Amino acid sequence: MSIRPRYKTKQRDVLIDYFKTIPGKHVTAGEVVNVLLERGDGIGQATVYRHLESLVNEGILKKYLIDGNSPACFEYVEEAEHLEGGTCFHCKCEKCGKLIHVNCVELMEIQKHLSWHHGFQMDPYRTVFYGLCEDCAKQ
Amino acid sequence: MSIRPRYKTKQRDVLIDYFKTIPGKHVTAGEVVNVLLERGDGIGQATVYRHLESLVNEGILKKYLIDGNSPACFEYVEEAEHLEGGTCFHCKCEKCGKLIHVNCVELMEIQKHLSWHHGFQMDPYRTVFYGLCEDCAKQ
DNA sequence: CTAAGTGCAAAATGTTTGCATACTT
DNA sequence: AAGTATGCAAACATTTTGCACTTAG
Repeated sequence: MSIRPRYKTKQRDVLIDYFKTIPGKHVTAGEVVNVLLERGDGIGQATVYRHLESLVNEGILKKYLIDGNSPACFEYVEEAEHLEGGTCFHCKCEKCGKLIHVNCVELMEIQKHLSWHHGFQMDPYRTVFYGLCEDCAKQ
Repeated sequence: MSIRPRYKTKQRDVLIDYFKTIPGKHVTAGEVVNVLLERGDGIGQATVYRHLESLVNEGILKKYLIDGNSPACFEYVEEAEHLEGGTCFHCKCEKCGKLIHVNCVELMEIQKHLSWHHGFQMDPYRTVFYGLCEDCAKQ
């Protein structure tokens, strides 16, 4: 499977449906494989990886890198979040996994800045700020 | 080698010296191994990994996690940078994969902003701006 | 019928570990 | 001498790929 899926398959549906049952939660590819296996909807791991990649490209899932040597995490992107499009930025807490949505003009500035001074067209939908949320930073 | 080195060894010096010759540049563990090998200062890869880890813990190197499936990058932290907590941001082109290194005060502002107004402690070493580089954006 | 998707097992990656040997202090 | 560091090779974990087979359109 390349960037976009052309065929609607059972495996793809199972995957998307699974993610919809765990909104706001992020899971690793391996976890997905296992959960589906235990549920009886086993899908080959290659297929899982292939779909995860394209679902991320389609913007249906978000891929997070919690820490260098841990497996990547995937999370369902809800429709509401989807619609906010270019104006909404995301901050992800690396500790508790909380996802903070920031809709803020100041942040739009950096987009302009990157474009103006560095010729870089930043895509706010793909870009996630990683760090620590207020609560976790206190500890 | 655990968190801190106890002995001063040739390998450790070679590593640190190498990083000092490439200020502002970041390299992967594998690249370090190869460069040193070709230079005739070959160091076992296990040793390289062990040192990189402790050098990061000591604050002598910075570790960047550019993206999930790429190797981690390491960069020498210069003394000056050390003091001012200098920061480098990364922009990754989603099309050609180019990684742009941005060291810019303006971008520091968003860090302050996120902290100030949103209570979010952004980690610039893990945050990558995704989008299109100048060349790819033209097309 | 054809292009795309699936799944297995194998390969590729990047990183870590076990252990005998060598080096620092 | 005692405690570390080294380096090789093997182990690991995650992700990707080759390929024959199946399925969707």
